[in-house]
Amino acid sequence: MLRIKKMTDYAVLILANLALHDNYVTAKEISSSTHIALPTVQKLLKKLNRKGLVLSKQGVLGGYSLHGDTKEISVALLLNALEGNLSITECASHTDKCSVQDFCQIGNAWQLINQKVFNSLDDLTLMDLIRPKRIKHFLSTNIPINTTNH
Amino acid sequence: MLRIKKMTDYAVLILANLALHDNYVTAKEISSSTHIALPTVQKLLKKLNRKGLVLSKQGVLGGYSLHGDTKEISVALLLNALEGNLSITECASHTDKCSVQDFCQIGNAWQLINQKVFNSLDDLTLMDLIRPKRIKHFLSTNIPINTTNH
DNA sequence: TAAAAGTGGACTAAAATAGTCCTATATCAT
DNA sequence: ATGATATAGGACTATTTTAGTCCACTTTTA
Repeated sequence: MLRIKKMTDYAVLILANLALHDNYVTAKEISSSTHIALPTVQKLLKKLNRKGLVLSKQGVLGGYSLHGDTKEISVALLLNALEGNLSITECASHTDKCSVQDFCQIGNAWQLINQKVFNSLDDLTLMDLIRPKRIKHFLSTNIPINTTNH
Repeated sequence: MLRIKKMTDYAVLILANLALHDNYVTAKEISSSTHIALPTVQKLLKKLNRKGLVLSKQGVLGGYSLHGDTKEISVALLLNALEGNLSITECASHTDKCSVQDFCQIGNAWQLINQKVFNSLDDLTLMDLIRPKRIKHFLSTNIPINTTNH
Protein backbone atom coordinates (compact mmCIF):
# COMPACT_ATOMS: atom_id res chain seq x y z
CA MET A 1 0.00 0.00 0.00
CA LEU A 2 0.96 3.58 -0.39
CA ARG A 3 -0.51 4.21 2.98
CA ILE A 4 1.12 6.49 5.51
CA LYS A 5 1.54 5.38 9.10
CA LYS A 6 -1.21 5.97 11.60
CA MET A 7 1.30 7.92 13.65
CA THR A 8 1.88 10.33 10.81
CA ASP A 9 -1.80 10.84 10.48
CA TYR A 10 -2.02 11.60 14.19
CA ALA A 11 0.95 13.92 13.97
CA VAL A 12 -0.76 16.00 11.34
CA LEU A 13 -3.88 16.21 13.48
CA ILE A 14 -1.74 17.44 16.31
CA LEU A 15 -0.09 20.04 14.12
CA ALA A 16 -3.50 21.15 12.90
CA ASN A 17 -4.58 21.52 16.48
CA LEU A 18 -1.55 23.59 17.37
CA ALA A 19 -2.16 25.78 14.37
CA LEU A 20 -5.37 26.98 16.01
CA HIS A 21 -3.52 28.49 18.97
CA ASP A 22 -0.90 31.17 19.43
CA ASN A 23 0.11 30.23 22.95
CA TYR A 24 1.64 27.10 24.38
CA VAL A 25 -0.68 24.12 24.53
CA THR A 26 -0.02 21.07 26.70
CA ALA A 27 0.08 17.51 25.50
CA LYS A 28 -2.82 16.80 27.79
CA GLU A 29 -4.95 19.48 26.19
CA ILE A 30 -4.14 18.24 22.73
CA SER A 31 -4.98 14.75 23.78
CA SER A 32 -8.42 15.75 24.94
CA SER A 33 -9.26 17.84 21.93
CA THR A 34 -8.01 15.33 19.39
CA HIS A 35 -9.08 12.20 21.28
CA ILE A 36 -5.73 10.60 20.68
CA ALA A 37 -4.36 8.75 23.72
CA LEU A 38 -2.09 10.88 25.86
CA PRO A 39 1.06 8.72 25.74
CA THR A 40 0.79 8.70 21.98
CA VAL A 41 0.39 12.45 21.82
CA GLN A 42 3.39 12.88 24.11
CA LYS A 43 5.52 10.61 22.02
CA LEU A 44 4.61 12.37 18.83
CA LEU A 45 5.14 15.84 20.21
CA LYS A 46 8.60 14.85 21.33
CA LYS A 47 9.35 13.74 17.84
CA LEU A 48 7.88 16.83 16.24
CA ASN A 49 10.02 18.89 18.53
CA ARG A 50 13.19 17.05 17.59
CA LYS A 51 12.34 17.57 13.96
CA GLY A 52 11.96 21.28 14.57
CA LEU A 53 8.30 21.41 13.61
CA VAL A 54 7.11 22.60 17.01
CA LEU A 55 8.59 24.61 19.86
CA SER A 56 8.47 23.33 23.39
CA LYS A 57 8.69 24.82 26.83
CA GLN A 58 9.15 22.80 29.97
CA GLY A 59 7.70 23.59 33.37
CA VAL A 60 4.40 24.68 34.76
CA LEU A 61 3.22 27.04 32.07
CA GLY A 62 4.92 25.08 29.37
CA GLY A 63 3.66 23.12 26.44
CA TYR A 64 4.08 23.15 22.70
CA SER A 65 3.45 25.63 19.95
CA LEU A 66 3.74 25.45 16.22
CA HIS A 67 7.06 26.60 14.84
CA GLY A 68 6.49 29.62 12.66
CA ASP A 69 7.80 28.06 9.47
CA THR A 70 5.85 24.89 9.86
CA LYS A 71 2.73 26.17 8.15
CA GLU A 72 4.64 26.64 4.94
CA ILE A 73 6.36 23.29 4.95
CA SER A 74 5.47 21.11 1.99
CA VAL A 75 3.62 17.91 2.61
CA ALA A 76 6.51 16.08 0.95
CA LEU A 77 9.00 17.40 3.46
CA LEU A 78 6.55 16.91 6.27
CA LEU A 79 6.05 13.26 5.43
CA ASN A 80 9.74 12.87 4.94
CA ALA A 81 10.38 14.25 8.41
CA LEU A 82 7.74 12.09 10.00
CA GLU A 83 8.21 8.86 8.15
CA GLY A 84 11.80 9.01 7.07
CA ASN A 85 12.74 7.88 3.64
CA LEU A 86 9.88 8.44 1.25
CA SER A 87 11.22 6.28 -1.53
CA ILE A 88 8.68 3.94 -2.93
CA THR A 89 11.00 0.92 -3.03
CA GLU A 90 14.28 0.06 -1.40
CA CYS A 91 16.10 0.31 -4.66
CA ALA A 92 14.81 3.82 -5.23
CA SER A 93 16.61 4.81 -2.06
CA HIS A 94 20.30 5.26 -2.47
CA THR A 95 21.26 3.94 0.96
CA ASP A 96 19.99 0.41 0.72
CA LYS A 97 20.96 -2.15 -1.82
CA CYS A 98 18.66 -4.67 -3.29
CA SER A 99 19.36 -8.39 -3.39
CA VAL A 100 18.27 -8.84 -6.98
CA GLN A 101 19.76 -5.57 -8.19
CA ASP A 102 22.13 -7.16 -10.66
CA PHE A 103 19.31 -8.92 -12.43
CA CYS A 104 16.78 -6.15 -12.18
CA GLN A 105 15.48 -4.77 -15.43
CA ILE A 106 13.34 -1.97 -14.15
CA GLY A 107 15.24 -0.63 -11.14
CA ASN A 108 15.22 3.03 -11.92
CA ALA A 109 11.67 3.02 -13.16
CA TRP A 110 10.65 3.29 -9.55
CA GLN A 111 12.72 6.39 -9.28
CA LEU A 112 10.61 7.99 -11.95
CA ILE A 113 7.48 7.13 -10.01
CA ASN A 114 9.11 8.35 -6.88
CA GLN A 115 9.81 11.67 -8.48
CA LYS A 116 6.24 12.04 -9.66
CA VAL A 117 4.78 11.26 -6.28
CA PHE A 118 7.24 13.54 -4.59
CA ASN A 119 6.36 16.40 -6.92
CA SER A 120 2.69 15.95 -6.19
CA LEU A 121 3.28 16.12 -2.49
CA ASP A 122 5.70 18.98 -2.75
CA ASP A 123 3.02 21.20 -4.22
CA LEU A 124 0.96 21.20 -1.05
CA THR A 125 1.74 22.87 2.24
CA LEU A 126 0.65 21.89 5.70
CA MET A 127 -1.82 24.75 5.71
CA ASP A 128 -3.40 23.40 2.56
CA LEU A 129 -4.22 20.34 4.57
CA ILE A 130 -5.64 22.26 7.45
CA ARG A 131 -7.79 24.76 5.63
CA PRO A 132 -10.96 23.02 4.59
CA LYS A 133 -11.87 25.38 1.75
CA ARG A 134 -9.45 24.35 -0.95
CA ILE A 135 -10.21 20.75 -0.30
CA LYS A 136 -13.92 20.64 -1.00
CA HIS A 137 -13.27 21.74 -4.52
CA PHE A 138 -10.99 18.85 -5.26
CA LEU A 139 -13.38 16.43 -3.71
CA SER A 140 -15.89 16.94 -6.43
CA THR A 141 -13.80 14.82 -8.77
CA ASN A 142 -14.18 11.10 -8.44
CA ILE A 143 -11.37 9.12 -6.94
CA PRO A 144 -11.24 5.78 -8.69
CA ILE A 145 -9.55 3.84 -5.93
CA ASN A 146 -10.37 1.03 -3.65
CA THR A 147 -11.99 -1.18 -6.20
CA THR A 148 -10.37 -4.42 -5.06
CA ASN A 149 -9.18 -5.95 -1.85
CA HIS A 150 -5.59 -6.90 -1.34
CA MET B 1 6.42 5.50 4.37
CA LEU B 2 4.91 5.59 0.97
CA ARG B 3 6.76 2.45 0.19
CA ILE B 4 5.22 -0.35 -1.81
CA LYS B 5 5.47 -3.94 -0.65
CA LYS B 6 8.47 -6.01 -1.61
CA MET B 7 6.04 -8.45 -3.18
CA THR B 8 4.71 -5.79 -5.49
CA ASP B 9 8.20 -4.94 -6.53
CA TYR B 10 8.86 -8.60 -7.31
CA ALA B 11 5.59 -8.86 -9.18
CA VAL B 12 6.58 -6.06 -11.50
CA LEU B 13 9.93 -7.72 -12.14
CA ILE B 14 8.07 -10.87 -13.04
CA LEU B 15 5.77 -9.01 -15.39
CA ALA B 16 8.77 -7.35 -16.98
CA ASN B 17 10.30 -10.73 -17.48
CA LEU B 18 7.17 -12.10 -19.10
CA ALA B 19 7.02 -9.10 -21.36
CA LEU B 20 10.23 -10.30 -23.01
CA HIS B 21 8.63 -13.52 -24.23
CA ASP B 22 5.74 -14.42 -26.50
CA ASN B 23 5.41 -18.02 -25.42
CA TYR B 24 4.57 -19.58 -22.09
CA VAL B 25 7.29 -19.33 -19.48
CA THR B 26 7.37 -21.49 -16.37
CA ALA B 27 7.62 -20.22 -12.82
CA LYS B 28 10.91 -22.05 -12.52
CA GLU B 29 12.38 -20.23 -15.49
CA ILE B 30 11.24 -16.90 -14.15
CA SER B 31 12.72 -17.73 -10.81
CA SER B 32 16.11 -18.39 -12.29
CA SER B 33 16.20 -15.35 -14.49
CA THR B 34 14.96 -12.95 -11.83
CA HIS B 35 16.72 -14.61 -8.89
CA ILE B 36 13.57 -14.45 -6.83
CA ALA B 37 12.94 -17.60 -4.78
CA LEU B 38 10.75 -20.12 -6.57
CA PRO B 39 7.94 -20.39 -3.97
CA THR B 40 7.65 -16.64 -4.01
CA VAL B 41 7.50 -16.52 -7.78
CA GLN B 42 4.85 -19.21 -7.78
CA LYS B 43 2.77 -17.41 -5.24
CA LEU B 44 2.95 -14.15 -7.12
CA LEU B 45 2.14 -15.68 -10.47
CA LYS B 46 -0.94 -17.28 -9.01
CA LYS B 47 -2.04 -13.90 -7.80
CA LEU B 48 -1.25 -12.19 -11.08
CA ASN B 49 -3.31 -14.81 -12.81
CA ARG B 50 -6.29 -14.30 -10.54
CA LYS B 51 -6.08 -10.57 -11.17
CA GLY B 52 -6.13 -11.23 -14.90
CA LEU B 53 -2.71 -9.77 -15.54
CA VAL B 54 -1.21 -12.98 -16.87
CA LEU B 55 -2.54 -16.05 -18.65
CA SER B 56 -1.71 -19.50 -17.38
CA LYS B 57 -1.63 -22.97 -18.80
CA GLN B 58 -1.33 -26.06 -16.69
CA GLY B 59 0.48 -29.22 -17.63
CA VAL B 60 3.73 -30.21 -19.22
CA LEU B 61 4.12 -27.45 -21.76
CA GLY B 62 2.38 -24.96 -19.56
CA GLY B 63 3.48 -21.80 -17.84
CA TYR B 64 2.51 -18.18 -17.84
CA SER B 65 2.37 -15.42 -20.40
CA LEU B 66 1.54 -11.78 -20.19
CA HIS B 67 -2.08 -10.94 -20.86
CA GLY B 68 -2.26 -8.76 -23.94
CA ASP B 69 -3.82 -5.78 -22.22
CA THR B 70 -1.38 -5.80 -19.35
CA LYS B 71 1.22 -3.67 -21.07
CA GLU B 72 -1.19 -0.80 -21.26
CA ILE B 73 -2.40 -0.97 -17.70
CA SER B 74 -1.66 2.14 -15.68
CA VAL B 75 0.69 1.89 -12.76
CA ALA B 76 -2.11 3.14 -10.54
CA LEU B 77 -4.36 0.26 -11.49
CA LEU B 78 -1.47 -2.16 -11.34
CA LEU B 79 -0.60 -1.14 -7.80
CA ASN B 80 -4.23 -1.19 -6.90
CA ALA B 81 -4.54 -4.75 -8.16
CA LEU B 82 -1.41 -5.90 -6.41
CA GLU B 83 -1.69 -4.04 -3.13
CA GLY B 84 -5.38 -3.48 -2.79
CA ASN B 85 -6.64 -0.18 -1.53
CA LEU B 86 -4.27 2.58 -2.49
CA SER B 87 -5.66 5.19 -0.16
CA ILE B 88 -3.04 6.99 1.77
CA THR B 89 -4.91 6.84 5.09
CA GLU B 90 -7.76 4.78 6.42
CA CYS B 91 -10.04 7.75 6.44
CA ALA B 92 -9.37 8.42 2.78
CA SER B 93 -10.82 5.03 2.05
CA HIS B 94 -14.57 4.90 2.15
CA THR B 95 -14.83 1.41 3.61
CA ASP B 96 -13.09 1.91 6.90
CA LYS B 97 -14.04 4.32 9.57
CA CYS B 98 -11.63 6.16 11.74
CA SER B 99 -11.81 6.24 15.52
CA VAL B 100 -11.19 9.97 15.79
CA GLN B 101 -13.29 10.88 12.77
CA ASP B 102 -15.73 13.04 14.66
CA PHE B 103 -12.95 15.23 16.00
CA CYS B 104 -10.84 15.24 12.90
CA GLN B 105 -10.22 18.61 11.33
CA ILE B 106 -8.37 17.58 8.26
CA GLY B 107 -10.02 14.32 7.22
CA ASN B 108 -10.64 14.96 3.59
CA ALA B 109 -7.35 16.70 3.06
CA TRP B 110 -5.86 13.27 2.66
CA GLN B 111 -8.31 12.62 -0.08
CA LEU B 112 -6.86 15.52 -2.01
CA ILE B 113 -3.41 14.08 -1.61
CA ASN B 114 -4.71 10.71 -2.54
CA GLN B 115 -6.12 12.11 -5.72
CA LYS B 116 -2.84 13.76 -6.65
CA VAL B 117 -0.80 10.66 -6.07
CA PHE B 118 -3.31 8.58 -7.95
CA ASN B 119 -3.20 10.95 -10.92
CA SER B 120 0.57 10.76 -11.02
CA LEU B 121 0.52 7.03 -11.07
CA ASP B 122 -2.31 6.86 -13.54
CA ASP B 123 -0.20 8.63 -16.13
CA LEU B 124 2.28 5.81 -16.44
CA THR B 125 1.78 2.39 -17.96
CA LEU B 126 3.50 -0.85 -17.12
CA MET B 127 5.52 -0.54 -20.31
CA ASP B 128 6.77 2.83 -19.21
CA LEU B 129 8.32 1.03 -16.29
CA ILE B 130 9.84 -1.67 -18.41
CA ARG B 131 11.30 0.37 -21.22
CA PRO B 132 14.54 1.84 -19.98
CA LYS B 133 14.73 4.71 -22.43
CA ARG B 134 12.13 7.09 -21.09
CA ILE B 135 13.45 6.59 -17.62
CA LYS B 136 17.00 7.80 -18.05
CA HIS B 137 15.70 11.17 -19.08
CA PHE B 138 13.73 11.67 -15.91
CA LEU B 139 16.62 10.54 -13.81
CA SER B 140 18.61 13.58 -14.70
CA THR B 141 16.51 15.66 -12.33
CA ASN B 142 17.44 15.49 -8.70
CA ILE B 143 15.17 13.71 -6.32
CA PRO B 144 15.28 15.55 -3.03
CA ILE B 145 14.30 12.68 -0.80
CA ASN B 146 15.86 10.63 1.89
CA THR B 147 17.39 13.50 3.80
CA THR B 148 16.49 12.20 7.24
CA ASN B 149 16.05 8.88 8.93
CA HIS B 150 12.78 7.84 10.43
C1' DT C 1 9.95 23.30 47.13
C1' DA C 2 5.99 21.02 45.27
C1' DA C 3 3.37 20.68 41.21
C1' DA C 4 3.13 20.57 36.43
C1' DA C 5 5.07 20.44 32.47
C1' DG C 6 8.49 18.30 28.85
C1' DT C 7 12.77 14.58 27.61
C1' DG C 8 14.77 10.34 26.49
C1' DG C 9 14.45 5.99 25.69
C1' DA C 10 13.29 1.13 26.94
C1' DC C 11 9.87 -2.09 26.54
C1' DT C 12 5.75 -4.89 25.08
C1' DA C 13 1.90 -5.89 22.19
C1' DA C 14 -0.29 -6.09 17.93
C1' DA C 15 -0.53 -6.15 13.14
C1' DA C 16 1.23 -6.58 8.63
C1' DT C 17 4.33 -8.77 5.53
C1' DA C 18 7.23 -12.27 3.68
C1' DG C 19 8.12 -16.69 2.71
C1' DT C 20 7.42 -21.83 2.62
C1' DC C 21 4.98 -26.02 2.03
C1' DC C 22 1.36 -29.39 1.12
C1' DT C 23 -2.36 -31.45 -1.45
C1' DA C 24 -5.08 -31.32 -5.59
C1' DT C 25 -5.76 -30.68 -10.55
C1' DA C 26 -4.61 -30.25 -15.44
C1' DT C 27 -1.88 -31.40 -19.63
C1' DC C 28 1.00 -33.77 -22.65
C1' DA C 29 4.20 -37.38 -24.42
C1' DT C 30 4.81 -41.98 -24.74
C1' DA D 1 -3.31 -45.46 -19.35
C1' DT D 2 0.23 -43.33 -16.78
C1' DG D 3 4.16 -40.78 -15.33
C1' DA D 4 6.32 -36.39 -15.58
C1' DT D 5 5.71 -31.61 -15.32
C1' DA D 6 3.07 -27.73 -14.71
C1' DT D 7 -0.32 -24.66 -12.30
C1' DA D 8 -4.17 -23.85 -8.25
C1' DG D 9 -5.57 -23.01 -3.80
C1' DG D 10 -4.68 -22.12 0.46
C1' DA D 11 -2.78 -23.20 5.18
C1' DC D 12 0.88 -22.17 7.94
C1' DT D 13 5.03 -20.06 10.24
C1' DA D 14 8.52 -16.71 10.75
C1' DT D 15 9.99 -12.14 10.48
C1' DT D 16 9.61 -7.37 10.50
C1' DT D 17 7.30 -3.23 11.25
C1' DT D 18 4.24 -0.39 13.68
C1' DA D 19 1.64 1.04 17.63
C1' DG D 20 1.29 2.01 22.13
C1' DT D 21 2.71 2.31 27.12
C1' DC D 22 5.64 3.31 30.87
C1' DC D 23 9.35 4.90 33.83
C1' DA D 24 13.11 7.68 35.62
C1' DC D 25 14.84 12.26 34.83
C1' DT D 26 14.93 17.45 33.96
C1' DT D 27 13.00 22.11 33.77
C1' DT D 28 10.06 25.87 35.19
C1' DT D 29 7.10 28.61 37.97
C1' DA D 30 3.95 29.91 41.76
